[in-house]
Amino acid sequence: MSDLQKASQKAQEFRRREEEILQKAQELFIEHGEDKVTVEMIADGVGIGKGTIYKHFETKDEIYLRLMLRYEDQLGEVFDQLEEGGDKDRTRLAKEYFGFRMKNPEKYALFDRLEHKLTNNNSCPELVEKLHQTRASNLDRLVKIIEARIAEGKLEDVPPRYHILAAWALVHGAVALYHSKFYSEFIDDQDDFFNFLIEIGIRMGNRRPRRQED
Amino acid sequence: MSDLQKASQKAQEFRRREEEILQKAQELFIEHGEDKVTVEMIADGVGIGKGTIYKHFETKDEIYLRLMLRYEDQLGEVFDQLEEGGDKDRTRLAKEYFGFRMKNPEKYALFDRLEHKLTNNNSCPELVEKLHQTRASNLDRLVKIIEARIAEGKLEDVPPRYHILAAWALVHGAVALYHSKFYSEFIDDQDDFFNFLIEIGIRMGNRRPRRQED
Amino acid sequence: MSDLQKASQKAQEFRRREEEILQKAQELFIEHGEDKVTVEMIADGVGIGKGTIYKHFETKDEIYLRLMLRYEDQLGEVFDQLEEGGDKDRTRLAKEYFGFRMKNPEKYALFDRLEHKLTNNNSCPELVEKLHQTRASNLDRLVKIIEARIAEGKLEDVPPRYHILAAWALVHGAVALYHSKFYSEFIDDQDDFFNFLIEIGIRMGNRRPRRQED
Amino acid sequence: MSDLQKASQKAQEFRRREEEILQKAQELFIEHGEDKVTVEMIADGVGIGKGTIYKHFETKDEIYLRLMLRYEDQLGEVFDQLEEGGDKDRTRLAKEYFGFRMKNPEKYALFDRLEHKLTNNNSCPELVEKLHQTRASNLDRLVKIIEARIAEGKLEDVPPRYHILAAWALVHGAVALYHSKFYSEFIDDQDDFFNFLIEIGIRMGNRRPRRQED
DNA sequence: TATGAATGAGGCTTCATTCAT
DNA sequence: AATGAATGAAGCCTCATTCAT
Repeated sequence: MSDLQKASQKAQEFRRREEEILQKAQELFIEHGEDKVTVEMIADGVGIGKGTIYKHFETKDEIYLRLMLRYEDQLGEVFDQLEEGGDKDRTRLAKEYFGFRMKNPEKYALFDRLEHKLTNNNSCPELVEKLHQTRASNLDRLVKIIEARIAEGKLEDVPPRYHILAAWALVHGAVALYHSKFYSEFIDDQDDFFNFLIEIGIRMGNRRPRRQED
Repeated sequence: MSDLQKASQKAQEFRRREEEILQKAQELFIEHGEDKVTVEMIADGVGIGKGTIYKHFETKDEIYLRLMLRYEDQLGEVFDQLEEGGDKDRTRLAKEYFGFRMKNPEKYALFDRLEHKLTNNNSCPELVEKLHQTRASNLDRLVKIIEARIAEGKLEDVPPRYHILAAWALVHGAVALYHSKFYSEFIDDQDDFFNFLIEIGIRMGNRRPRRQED
Repeated sequence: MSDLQKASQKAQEFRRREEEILQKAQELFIEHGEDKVTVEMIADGVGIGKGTIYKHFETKDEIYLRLMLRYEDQLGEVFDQLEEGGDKDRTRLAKEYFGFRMKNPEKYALFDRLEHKLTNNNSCPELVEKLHQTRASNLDRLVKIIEARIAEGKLEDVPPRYHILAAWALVHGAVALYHSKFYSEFIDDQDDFFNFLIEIGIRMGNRRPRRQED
Repeated sequence: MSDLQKASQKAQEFRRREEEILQKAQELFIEHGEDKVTVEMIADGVGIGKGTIYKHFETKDEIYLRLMLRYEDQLGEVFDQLEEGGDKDRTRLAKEYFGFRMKNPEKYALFDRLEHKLTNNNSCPELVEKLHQTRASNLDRLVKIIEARIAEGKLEDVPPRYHILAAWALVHGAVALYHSKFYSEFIDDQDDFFNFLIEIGIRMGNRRPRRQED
């Protein structure tokens, strides 16, 4: 009994440490850029030895990937909440979706860079596979939500993924804007602008009202 | 006289070489990722010695920046054409804008990464300054175009930069989509989808028609 | 009483484990090369924890040495059998001697490498000392056997160790041949060749018959 | 002209340095064991920077291989001399052969270890290929020499490679003896013993005189 | 001006060994 | 006694940059 407890406690401890490493790594990657962050810096940040990192992750690349998986999982939780919420108002979806990513654009930008980095290398193919599965699953759930809206006649009747990806694209771009030193300086009133963007996001897939000029 | 000619010829030669270096660097950066491309690879690609590169650019970072400047200049040329064209149809703008970036999404993604890299370092502040000026100028011209459309009542009356940045964001996102291995596999009929996106892009800033539900 | 039994049982258990470790280590060393085998691999192979290994052996070097001692002891057993057998036929010695080493040339090569490794370091001097004593004793017994043969006039009358070491050398070389990827490919009919070698081995120390050409 | 000279001078300089590196590496490998010699030690030994080594050799393994090739080439030169010498006396071959390897048994032992190391890894397959070709060529030449001796009736009529490999084995073993701390201490009068060995080597492939007991 | 050999700081990773449980 | 997480010294290798020719 005590042995089992001990074992599970140790395992828990181990996981906590893993989470600590990932968290600190993410912070450092965002702050300094992943290329300037050494494994040693992460270890120091967590207050452990360099070698310990390698008990948890085989390579630095694996840290990258695990971070992405973590992010995708968190996204999945957003969807969970959306599904629970029933089909309240139609703005909910977009807002949540926007929100999740725009809440921390630098983080989002990080994952963008990591995606490219890992696509270029061919490291950890199994984890990449898993990542893609998680994504596919997240998308699937989203597709269901969209299909319902289309059935209600509230969204234009195109393949559901079109709506999703268009929203994805807009969010992605908005985040990039937000994150770009140059362009963000160009916007005086960020809140106002982002409301404008959200408006667009919400409207953009709506079933088009008949208009004279059509 | 002959000396002058020689000198100017040499100067020209020097510039051509510089252009060659930049071009080859860009190709290699896109193909392998800028982190995997060494200065030596670029030199070999151009067929010159490594040291020669450093006669043209003080650091590798400067190459990055010069590439970005070059890109921004090319974007300026697109605007030149737009202005020449007068105010033909309103779709023209969006299409050109989309087109320029989506023509080569991998290239666009490269400049995205470079932007981040250079924002993080603080190298070549003068060149960064110059880059921002070029951009500001490009934006200014775009603002003018948009203002005209608003005056015509064809675009919603918000600060012109809102329209611009919204478009920028959508394009940016679309490019990222296009470039993402995972998401692009998710789209069956790319052309169809991108038409959908362009539609959105065009519509997105339109003055909103009065509708019952508003 | 029951305590004593328990204690002795434990002690036995401990020895068995030690033997297990040595055996698995040897297998792994032969298969992958001792430098590629980590202490952890050995532990995993035996199904115990890494720390446990260090209850049995102070360092990895000690494992090396203990393996060599073990090997030398096994060689001693061969001599035991030879002595028991009386002086049957004179080919017996060489054959056994050849046989013991050539039975498993990869193993023999391993001990060769270990010898060098341990000679270079100065680790475990006491164990090295013990190893040398065992060897000396083995040699001594062999010397006796040879002396008898010389007395019988069957072997040339040189210091007995000459015969031994010459045989050792030939065997050593034969094993190396056998084990060398390149040279062993060079031999079509291995059995035939090794018979040739054994012939030589047997003949090589024979008292030289008077011949015309000498 | 001056350019060509310069270029060739540089190239020569480059080669000399390569030779220096190899030579120093070999010395250090013999002295401390190749596993204890770091690339930096070699660089320091030659008086150059660590990075420079990697302009000459892609990996440490390549240094190993290049050393082996070098050794095999030197062996080839011994054969050159043998061939030039015509077929003087039959002892010549064995003596030269013995001599080359026994002149520096520690060096020979080094190459033995390297062979194993490189067989285990799969690095530099092209160089390994080249090494084997050189060896094959060396062996070929040796085969010719042996064939002549057999035709003269001076060596037993078995496939020539048998003679070669038997000699190789004896030499190999003798060298190992010489090099082994333990066994070499066991021999009082080394010269006497090695004469004994050489005798054996010379006799060992001789056509067997008919004897009564056969 | 063009070159490319030389440099060495710095990154990633390995693994024998320790030690608290 | 057994464990295995933690450690950190140490090794290999990369590559932007320098500089003598």
